[in-house]
This record gives sequence, C-alpha cells and structure tokens, in this order.
Amino acid sequence: MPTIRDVAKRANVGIATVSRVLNNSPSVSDETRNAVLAAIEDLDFTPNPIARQLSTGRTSTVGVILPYLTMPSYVERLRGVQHALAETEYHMVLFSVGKPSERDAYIKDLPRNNLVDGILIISLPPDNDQAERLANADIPTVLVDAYHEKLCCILTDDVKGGKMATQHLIDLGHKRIAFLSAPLETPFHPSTKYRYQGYRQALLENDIPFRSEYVISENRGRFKAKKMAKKLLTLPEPPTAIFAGNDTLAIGVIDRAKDLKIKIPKELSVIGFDGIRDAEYTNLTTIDQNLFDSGVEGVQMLLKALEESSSTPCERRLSLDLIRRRTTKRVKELSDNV
Amino acid sequence: MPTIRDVAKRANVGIATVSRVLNNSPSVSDETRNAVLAAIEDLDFTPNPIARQLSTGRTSTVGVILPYLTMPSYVERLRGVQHALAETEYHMVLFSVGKPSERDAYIKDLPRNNLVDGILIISLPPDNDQAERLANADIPTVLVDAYHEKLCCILTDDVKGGKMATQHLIDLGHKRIAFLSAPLETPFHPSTKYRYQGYRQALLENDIPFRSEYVISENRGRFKAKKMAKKLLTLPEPPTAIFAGNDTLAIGVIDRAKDLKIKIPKELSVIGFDGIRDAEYTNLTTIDQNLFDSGVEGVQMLLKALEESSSTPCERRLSLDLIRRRTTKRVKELSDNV
DNA sequence: TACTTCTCTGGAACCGGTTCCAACAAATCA
DNA sequence: TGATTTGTTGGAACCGGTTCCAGAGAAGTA
Repeated sequence: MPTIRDVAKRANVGIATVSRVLNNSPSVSDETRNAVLAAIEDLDFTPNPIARQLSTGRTSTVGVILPYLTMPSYVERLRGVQHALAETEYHMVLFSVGKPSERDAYIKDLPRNNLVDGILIISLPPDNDQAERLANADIPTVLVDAYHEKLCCILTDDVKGGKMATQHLIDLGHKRIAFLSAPLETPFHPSTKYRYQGYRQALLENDIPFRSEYVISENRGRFKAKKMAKKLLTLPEPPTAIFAGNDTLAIGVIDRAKDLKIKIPKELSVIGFDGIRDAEYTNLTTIDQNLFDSGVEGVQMLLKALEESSSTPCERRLSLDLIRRRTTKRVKELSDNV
Repeated sequence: MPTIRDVAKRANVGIATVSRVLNNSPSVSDETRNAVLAAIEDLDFTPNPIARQLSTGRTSTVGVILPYLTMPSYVERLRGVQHALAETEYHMVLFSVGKPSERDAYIKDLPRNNLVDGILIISLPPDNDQAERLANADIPTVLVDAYHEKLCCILTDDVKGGKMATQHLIDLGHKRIAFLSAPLETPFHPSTKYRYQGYRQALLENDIPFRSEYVISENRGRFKAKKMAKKLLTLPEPPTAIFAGNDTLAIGVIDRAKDLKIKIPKELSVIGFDGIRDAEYTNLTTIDQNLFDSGVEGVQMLLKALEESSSTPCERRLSLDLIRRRTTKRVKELSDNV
C-alpha cells in the first residue's frame, strides 16, 4: 500500500504538500496540485483513515447503542438513523444491547475510548450517574426516545400519546375500554408505563371509571397478545374497545378477534401505538410516533453538537399523529345492534 | 487523557513494559506488572484503540454490507450477525445499501481503506469484477445468502426450497398451485427468481401442467400482496393452493383470503418462505431458511478466515426446513366439499 | 572463575497521516 | 533600492500505541 511519502517522492514535493492536496488546502499552486494528483492516480493511493484519525483525533464514526433488534420500532428508528448518516461522512458502529449489563458497559466505555466522535442512544434511558458521565465526556451524546435533563434528547410524549389513543376511543362513544400491553415494568424502556398513564388520565378526565379487569399486561409479542386478548374478550362484560400498548400487540388482538368471529371495527374497536409498517398493511388505527423521523432528528441533533462542540442539554419533541384507519368505529352502531 | 508514557513515568518503567502489561505478555515480572497496573489504576488510563490500530494494522472491526433494512429477513440475518459478533472482540460497522451504486461503492472502497479487518456481505451478490477484487484483497470477505465461486459463501438453496414448498402442496393433493411473488428481476438479490424456478421444476417433475395465469409477480410488500391475491382468487378457476415468494407476502394473501371469506386451510392452502417471526405468530406453513443462523455462520466463517488468514473459497449450505403449521391442508377435503 | 544462557527491561523506530514553523522567492510598498 | 508582505513549500514533530533489538543482571554450566 503506497503512503503519503511515496506520493511525495513521486511528485517531487514534500509530504506536507501532499497532505494539503488531500485536504483541499487553498495554499497550493495549481501546478503542484496537479503533479500531486497525478502521482496519487499513478500509485492508486488511498489515504489511511486510521492514521488520519490518530493525528486529527476525529474518527468520523458515530456509535449507536440500542436494544437488541427485537421490536419493529427499534428497527424503524435505526433505519432513520442510517438514512440520515448515509448523507454524511460518518460511519455507524452498532452496539446492540441484550441485557442491562451490556447497556451499562457500552455507556461506560464508549465515551472514553476514542472510538467514536459521538453517541446516539436509542430507547435506553441512562441513570443519573451515567448521564452525568455522558454529559461531561469529550464527545456529545444524544438520546432518542429517552429523557435525561443533562443530555440532548429526541422525545416522544408517551403519556400524551396514551391519552390521545384513549381519547379517540372515548370520542367514538366507547366507555368499556381495555388496555393491553407488555409488562409495565421492564429493565429497559418505560414507554409502555407512560402510555398506560395516559390511558388512566384520559379515563379520569372523562369520568369513566377505571376497571382493573380491563387491564392486562403480561407478555410481549404478537403470539402472546392473542392469548391476552382472549382473556379480555371472554369476560362477562367484554370491552368494546382495546388500546394495545403497541402495534404488534394490536395486530395480535385483531387476529384473535377474527378467530373469535368478533367483527372489527363493528363489534370491537382496536387502536395501536407506534406507526410501524405492519400497521399500514393491516389497516390499523394507531398513534404514529414518527419512528423513522426520530432517528433522523437524533442524527441531526448529534451532527449539530459535533459541529458546535457545545454540550448544553436540549430537547426536541416529536409530533404524535392519530392515524385513523379501519379498526376503530363509533360505538353507537354497536349499541344499535345489541 | 493519560497516555502510555504517563503510565510508564508514574510506574518508573519503560513504555515497552507498559505495553507488555497491556498485552498480557508473559515476560514481565509480577512486581513490575503490579506497579504498572497500579499506575494504570491511579491515572484511570485507557489505551487508545486508534493508536493500537495504526501500529498493529488490525482494527477489530467487521464491515457488514446489506440492503436497506426493509425486509424482515435482512433484519433477522443482521440479528444473527450481531449475536455472533457480540461474543468476540470485533465491532460491527453497518453499511446499508439503498441503490446499486451504493453497493458498488462500498464493495469497492471497503477492502482498500483499512477501516475493517473483514467484510460480510448479506444478500448482495457481487459481479465478477467485484468478486475478483474481493478475493484478492488483503482482508477476507464472506457472502451470506449470495454465491460467487471465488469467495466464501453461506448459501441457501432457493431452488430446492421452492421445490420443497411446491412439493409439499403437491403431496397434499393440490394440482392448481399458484405462485405469487415480488418482481422476479431485481437490481439486488435473485432469490425470488430461484424460488420460482423450484416451483416450475416441482410442477414439471410431477407432470402438473404450468398455467401462466397462476403466476403473479408484480409488487413487493404485504399491502400489495393483498391486491395480487385478489387477482388469483377471483379467477374463473382459482388455485387451491398458493406458494408465496416470502412470508410477508403469504401473510398478505391470508389477509385477503379472510376478507373474501375464503377459509384457510380448508378452502385454500398457503405456504410462505423464510421463517420470519411473523410466520410463527400467524401460524403460517413455510420453508424455514434459518435466517438467524445464516448470520451466525457467516460470522463464524469470517472469524475463521481472519484467524487463518487463508482465503480459499469455501461454502456452507444452510438447511431448509418445512415447518408445517395451520395454513396448508390436504386438498381431498376441499374436493369433498365441492 | 569464566563463560553461556535466560529473564526481564528500556530506547528507539515505526505505523501513516496532520500541522506548526521556518524558509525562500516573488510581489508590493515606501 | 531596501524593507515588508504574500504565496508556496518542506522538514520535523506529533498523535499513542507496538515491537525490534540491545543490554543488564541473575542463573546455570564447565
């Protein structure tokens, strides 16, 4: 592999001049520049990025820490990150987290080891210690779908979204509204819990009594959602609407309802949360939290921080959109039928 | 940030000795080692990986080139890669490809720029020129779900899989078997075309006449699959079984069949291809091509190549498993009903 | 005792870039 | 004309590790 010195020798110039040409420095005469470019061409020279990284201290790499790619929402956010980074000089190193200890290890090491210029953490809220350390690190960090006052964040208001979903059902006349989700307490992201809080608030504000038998949050995954849905739908007084903690679960609910010959939306309204692609395919009414955009905006915020090398905490709130499709309907017609 | 020289000074040793301690060289006395370790501790020293990379020439990084994460199968393969790499010292840099020009650029640059120690290419077959260059590069390449004689490959026999799927339907007594897929000619991966070839072969071997109206390959995505399925199912003589080019499409077919009140599997058998998670949720009969394992094995093959620094082409064929679930059934019962 | 061998250690060179600084020629100014 | 500025250029130092090689001292051998 030819080096910058080989190029210098061939072009009869100094190594500093070659470096100037490589970095488009204006203070090189056209004549010299052309000679250097010719030498580069002749030798098929490519600068070694590692050497450049060592001497500049910049790696042109962004580290992305995110949960193991089990849920479509993580994938969609990652897609947004990828899309936004593709247009830049930055590379993307993926650190996928399967258990809390891995998360802690990555968050501890990454800011210190000079491997990346900036960090993007997706759906993994750091604790106070970690946030403190990240805020004081030499490189910037942006949280996507997680909040800490000391850091820059791209936020989704899950409480508000939970309220929007529930309110939509209430607006359609529903009073027997169930909430179905994965377990509320998780080692990772608390979004499900917030959505549940939104559900409770909406009920409260509309004077609809809370019924604990209408809340089921046991398992994750579409397969398990079907089991949970059966419990709800075979209650003596089943709900007329179900708010599922995410789209995947909502699709499971719909599957089960079809199996039980319950017509959607005529006999049961179902609303999801996230806005994943499957929701579109299945015509699911949902709260779209603009997952892809969250990745894009996370990158943009990080790039800005890299440019300014400022590290004041900042936050950006993503919009939440109610997407009405074909799984929710006015309850009036249901009453008519009964 | 403290450097190795700071540590050396503090421990009253030479820098070479500190380096030896960092690399667990046996030729350091316990006394000296402890002194160095104490100094490292005192100064909170972390070795700079970039500097190490420059002097050793190794980056401890694997580059993964794969199509934009649109299809669940890519994600599942990536998950396998991630899983296998997590247990090693290697990091993973992601190069996601949206259009052919990006693929070509990555394949051209990555082997030359010293950024990664090895390359994993997923579902993107290189042309002869590219393969030649990859084979002659200083770093090893492994293809996952793609073949070239000059390179190491993890292979899935799509033709065989297509045959297996079709044969399964034939074994169940079906004769009116349709094939529904995304377009057969794509700028990227030809797997769909191979599956189609398997379909044709199975028909031929079983003396079942090919009917062109039973082949539809227009669009990709579950949503579009529903439209294509309608065309098939409203034919004057509709098929009794549909082999869908992948699981996502198969799920679309099932959706549409439900809409049309066609009972599955009683009135229509549906088989998919891939073995994605959604197939399990929806109880879809499918050809499981062990996507996750393909990623794991790709990494293992690459690690082996990195260790041996040999570059003889090699190949490993992944098994294909027919997973019988609830969307295929003997056609006899159908005939009984008619 | 003298010599070889072995264990442990440190200095210097090296990886391949960037950049500070000094130098020189040509151009500008007084 | 001499002094100063401007435009280019090259050498050397630097980034922070690894590693070759030489050397000191201890241990082993004749």
